[in-house]
Amino acid sequence: MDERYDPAAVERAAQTFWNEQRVFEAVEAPAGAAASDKFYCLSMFPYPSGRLHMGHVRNYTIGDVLTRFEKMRGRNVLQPMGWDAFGLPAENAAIKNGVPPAKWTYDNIAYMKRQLQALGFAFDWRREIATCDPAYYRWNQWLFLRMLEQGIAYRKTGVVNWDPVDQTVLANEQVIDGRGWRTGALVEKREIPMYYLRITAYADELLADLQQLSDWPERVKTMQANWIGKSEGCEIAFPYAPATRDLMGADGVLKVFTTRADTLFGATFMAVAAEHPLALAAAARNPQLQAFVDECRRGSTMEADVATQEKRGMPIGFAVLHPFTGKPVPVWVANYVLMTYGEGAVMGVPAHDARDFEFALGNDLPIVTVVRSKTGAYETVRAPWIDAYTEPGIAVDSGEFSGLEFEAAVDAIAVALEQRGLGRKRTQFRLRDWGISRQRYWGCPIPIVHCEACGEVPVPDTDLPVRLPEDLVPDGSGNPLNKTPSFVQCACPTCGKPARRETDTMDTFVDSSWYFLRFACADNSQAMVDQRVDYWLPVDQYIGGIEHAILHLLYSRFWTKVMRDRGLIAIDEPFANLLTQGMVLHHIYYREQAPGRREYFNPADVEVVLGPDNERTGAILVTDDLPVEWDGLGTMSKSKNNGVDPQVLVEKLGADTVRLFMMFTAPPEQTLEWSEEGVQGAYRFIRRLWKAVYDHIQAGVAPALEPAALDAAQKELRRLAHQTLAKVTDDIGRRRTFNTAVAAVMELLNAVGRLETASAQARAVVQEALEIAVMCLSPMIPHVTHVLWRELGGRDDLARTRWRTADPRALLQDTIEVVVQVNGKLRARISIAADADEAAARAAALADANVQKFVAGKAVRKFVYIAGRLINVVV
RNA sequence: GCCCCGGUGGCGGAAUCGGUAGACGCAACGGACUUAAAAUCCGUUGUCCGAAAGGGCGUGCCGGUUCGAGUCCGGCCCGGGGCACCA
Repeated sequence: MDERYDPAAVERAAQTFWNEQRVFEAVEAPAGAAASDKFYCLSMFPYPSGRLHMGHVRNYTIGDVLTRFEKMRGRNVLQPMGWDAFGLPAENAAIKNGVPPAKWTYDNIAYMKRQLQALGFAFDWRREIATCDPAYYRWNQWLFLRMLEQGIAYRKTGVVNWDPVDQTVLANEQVIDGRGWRTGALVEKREIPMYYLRITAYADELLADLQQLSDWPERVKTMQANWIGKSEGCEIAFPYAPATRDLMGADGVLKVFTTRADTLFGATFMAVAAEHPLALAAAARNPQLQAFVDECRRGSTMEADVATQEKRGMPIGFAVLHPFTGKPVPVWVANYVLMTYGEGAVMGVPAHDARDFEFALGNDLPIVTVVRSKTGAYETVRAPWIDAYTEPGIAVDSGEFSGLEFEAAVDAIAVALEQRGLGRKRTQFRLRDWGISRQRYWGCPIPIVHCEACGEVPVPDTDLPVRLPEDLVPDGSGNPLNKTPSFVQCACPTCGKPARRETDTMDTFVDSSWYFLRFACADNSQAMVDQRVDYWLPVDQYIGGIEHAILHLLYSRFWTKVMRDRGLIAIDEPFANLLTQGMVLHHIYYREQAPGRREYFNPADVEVVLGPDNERTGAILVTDDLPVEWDGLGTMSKSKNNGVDPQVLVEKLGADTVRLFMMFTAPPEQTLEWSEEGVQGAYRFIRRLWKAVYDHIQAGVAPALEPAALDAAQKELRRLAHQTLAKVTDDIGRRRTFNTAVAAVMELLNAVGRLETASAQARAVVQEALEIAVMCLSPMIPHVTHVLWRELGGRDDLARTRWRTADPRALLQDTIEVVVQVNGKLRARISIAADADEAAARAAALADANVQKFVAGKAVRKFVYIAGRLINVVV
């Protein structure tokens, strides 16, 4: 064994061994094997952006630790990897460099695959998939056509951002302050036909089944539930005043949805969205209103923008009638009403809704209180109007409904409305159908042909896949597919006449909504899925960023249920257990080069200046010794120049060091702050581990351990070793707190270093402790432990060695330390027999001199004894 | 705006079911080794009083429950994330 730890040599040796021995190739268990014996561990697959970033490394290290751990615990493990390969960045790169997105993407995949392999992740690479591969996306198309047949997929118009200069549709991210990112032109809204998936048909089940997901983080389930946004409420119809009958739609009413029907008598205005048919009809007769409506429609449709902008509106010039009082209620167009929720119209009850309140104040609309709190504060909402009273309470000034409490009031009003044919109870979801059409080139083609005679015609299954040409180079103006006759021109599958192929592609969320199924059967060219999916699914552990907590996970759950309902798969939910890992942050440093123009410096080139109390007081750039500004911590990004390249670190210090740092520095769900010193610390620890094993084996083979022959110190180390094994097993297997697992092994190694090793039995205890330390660390730092295990005399390779369990006899203690409090304050630590009863513990506690100091002369009022831990004497 | 999460030494974090606050690591300081530096090893390190023994204070702020609160409850303050065409 070499005295020096050489990460490059160690990692080469370990990786070569795993590859040659095909250690991590997953094979379905023979029929009859217990389903619980399989462990499908999946990390969210990366977008092939060019190079791995630290967020990837963290994600895949977590998955790898669990994969290796569960394999050692005897489970049949599958950990696959693939590429979420369609998307906008490839088109942006093409615009910039003139390289076809396909070439850029495949080059990136090749490079990033080498990076993943250098990190030693236990992937079964035979199952690798890329979503831009026709062998993959043909099944997107195939299932889309099935959904179309079933009515789950349908076509309707939707609103997109339109750049009038580039004549192209923009993603939200390409719209900066209302202008196109490349042209700077004011972005317009356009309505175009698009395909939607009816996820709302599954809203109830998607909500209800969250309860099945007992191993998902509560906050993710809460976010999903809020996203689905089930509201029990009422639909209320306000009839038009007779004079305005010609303006409105056929049903002669303005419909709203509200969860607060009990406040109906407080409605002092109606507010409709700018896109509402009524607004459009009124605007057509009123140029001023038209201007306002146009302005609203130009604005952002992002909910965050709508909700924070100043609430503005304009009366459309007429009123509707209150369903009970018959009084006219003026109708306004308001910029805070979303056309995409409910009816696109609300009744404005300023006294009891915060948004309506703000709007009424700004537009001098009356405020009428119709709910008082149960505790009687009727004055809560009275001039001079401080705030809306939005809590449920008791109805007042509400005609026959006065005096009813919230629920009773809503029920009674709903009944009365229904009798008049002006409303009913209804459930409303916030969830909207999923628009999947993208006016982009680098995505999965939507398999539709447009024929002048036959209309929209699905591409027959026998013509799938509709292949995306891979040699086009987008130039930023429009979708290049539109300019590619060989793609667009085709024959109508129904009548055979010349027709036009659909050039929209699918949202990349479609690609990622079922890839986890395909890993089970990636080689099947005949079907989307097969029976191997039934063996491996559901995913036992899914790991990914919290940023996917809503959309990706919800779409995947929806897609799974659609496939289940077609009988393609048997599961209800795709991911049994979910771990959402935190982001990787690093310091941001900059200098203001000109007003508003910052130059960012990489933290590697910055030195922190410390004050007298070791606190940071500033930072200087090492190249010129001049100060730079600190802008806090942020996610690693090119724009802030605060990234750390995993590749450079792996080459310098090895994959194990990077992995260990990530696992040790923070628990997986929290954000992780990058620290160069922390990385050095991880490297130092691995070297200490190496040295400890080296020193131990230099002294020759240790004799067999004889537990009965150990002295107190040896017994104590042995106890610590087994306690550490138990803790690490629990920390990785149940708690997923890898940081505390590593800390425990560090403590064990510190204790090994302190043991006097002259005697044979001491060496036997150290041998066992080192074996346990190496085993416990192996999921985190698999390369160096692979080599050290061999050096310690391990016969099998460590990755396929069975995880040990702690010996209960080694954990036994003769005496234990108990802390003694007096009135809740710590006063002493006493050592008592492990099996001492309360009387003995009490006697020992009161005998302590320091305890006596605080107890003497006072009566003991209460004596609390928590066996084995703590005594509290209350005087 | 709405929803979600977080706040503990100089720093990252630990304290798992209400029971020893600060494990482990980093940084800093002192020492050993060295011609020197690096590396390594040993020691100190929440804060205040004290020579020490020991004691006071201390987990964002205010209040509550409890023998006992970082942990539970109520009310605030501050920071971060998501909000439907980035993935």
